[in-house]
Amino acid sequence: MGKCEQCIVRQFSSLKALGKEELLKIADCKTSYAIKKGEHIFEEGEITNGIYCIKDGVCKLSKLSSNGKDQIVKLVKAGELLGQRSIISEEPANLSAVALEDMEVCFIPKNEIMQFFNQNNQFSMNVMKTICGDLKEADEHMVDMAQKSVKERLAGTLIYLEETFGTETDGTLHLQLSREELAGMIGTATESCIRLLSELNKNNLIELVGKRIKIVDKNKLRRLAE
Amino acid sequence: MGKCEQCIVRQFSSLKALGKEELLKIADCKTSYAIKKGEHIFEEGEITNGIYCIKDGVCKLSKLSSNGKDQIVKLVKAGELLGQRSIISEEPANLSAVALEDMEVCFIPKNEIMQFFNQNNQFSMNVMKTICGDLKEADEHMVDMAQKSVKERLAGTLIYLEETFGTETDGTLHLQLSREELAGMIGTATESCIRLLSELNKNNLIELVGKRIKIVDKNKLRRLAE
DNA sequence: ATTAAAATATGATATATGTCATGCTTTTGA
DNA sequence: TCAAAAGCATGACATATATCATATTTTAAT
Repeated sequence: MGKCEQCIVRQFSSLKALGKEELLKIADCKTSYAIKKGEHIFEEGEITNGIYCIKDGVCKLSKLSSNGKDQIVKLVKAGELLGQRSIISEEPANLSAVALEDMEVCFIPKNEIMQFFNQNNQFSMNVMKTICGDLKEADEHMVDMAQKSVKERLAGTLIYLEETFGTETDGTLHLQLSREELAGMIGTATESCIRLLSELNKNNLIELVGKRIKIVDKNKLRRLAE
Repeated sequence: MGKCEQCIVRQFSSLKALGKEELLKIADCKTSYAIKKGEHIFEEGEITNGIYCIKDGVCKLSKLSSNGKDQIVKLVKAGELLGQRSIISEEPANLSAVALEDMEVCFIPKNEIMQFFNQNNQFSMNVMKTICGDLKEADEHMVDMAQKSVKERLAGTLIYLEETFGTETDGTLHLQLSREELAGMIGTATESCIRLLSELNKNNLIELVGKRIKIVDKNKLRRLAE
């Protein structure tokens, strides 16, 4: 079992506020999991009883809408924590978490985390700041959904994907999303998403390399996203 | 200047965790304001330097979209706090707060609040739970915006308005929103909102009493909202 | 009280987007 | 290696919603 003290990921998350003994405590009670692409970490409605620290990989947080479509609410990557909200609210998970790549995650039981909340003020403050950041993002996201066109949202999402997850050596987006998943992020029908990608391709804003996507004219794309 | 200890509102907000001395401290440094309908409490981008406790009235939190329309993100009423996110994130306000009715609010300076965060764990936890609740709501709201039709959102919003703010003796919604504001909550054009209200009126789900709205068939409306 | 301004309402029309159908391509698994 | 399935792509069409125009009603101001 790995030592949390030496985990590279530690310094990026709220966990950076934890002291030596606290890290040893976690190392002792945590469980590490390897999660394959497509597998879920937890599902909407599930009682989670702890939080996950992502050591490697990316996952999507999504919610099933009443029309049967899966809306992707957020992507979460290495260095971030998962499932804090449910633990703090003492509620079942509001979203499902599914791996978009092979992942490594560590599960830390609720009891342990709650102790840190009580003892370590800096840790509480870090988590609180993260959640406040999530809230701000969610509000902005909501406004975009309500006020922007699908094309604008697609453009914005492509830029986000490049800036957050980077590109391969050939310039295509590193993170591989299916057209259906991309549509799920944007909040549109898969066919509409595909059609608009074709259009952006024709207009030379992006290039479609098989199912991979390459941003060709980032400035135009950014202007399109507003 | 009123004593916070006796303020009816105290027990409903995160402030209920504060002890006698802490309340005296607040009472000493707070500033009370009377805010008239239509006036703003703070605006998007403004540095707030404290939080507001709403003693009476309701306000809207909204964000200006790039298309020039004002999207209403949330309504906040008596007993709730305003502006916590900005203080915790140490950022300017992300949303504008405008009174929908005449209001009474108390401003509590940042310094004071930050002390409570450091000293009173229960208070921190209360605020954190509130923000987690806001985040959950925002996520759900986002999914609705992305996946539901305008009619479904309108139906849902009308039910929300009745259940949250109640009705007058004649059964019309207590909270008076202009059609433009209602459209701003739903995320649609004012004309579309008006048109759909007319339709619901014709189908006897609601009744339009001047500009006031009365829910006639709540069950049908609820089924419409899904 | 009278006029101006704002809010509400409705029609006509354009357009973005969803839905259904179908063919092609890639991936998967036996 | 082949068949089946899944994913991608595109056309045809339906429809929800935005936009622009204009009339009516309500509210505010002089």
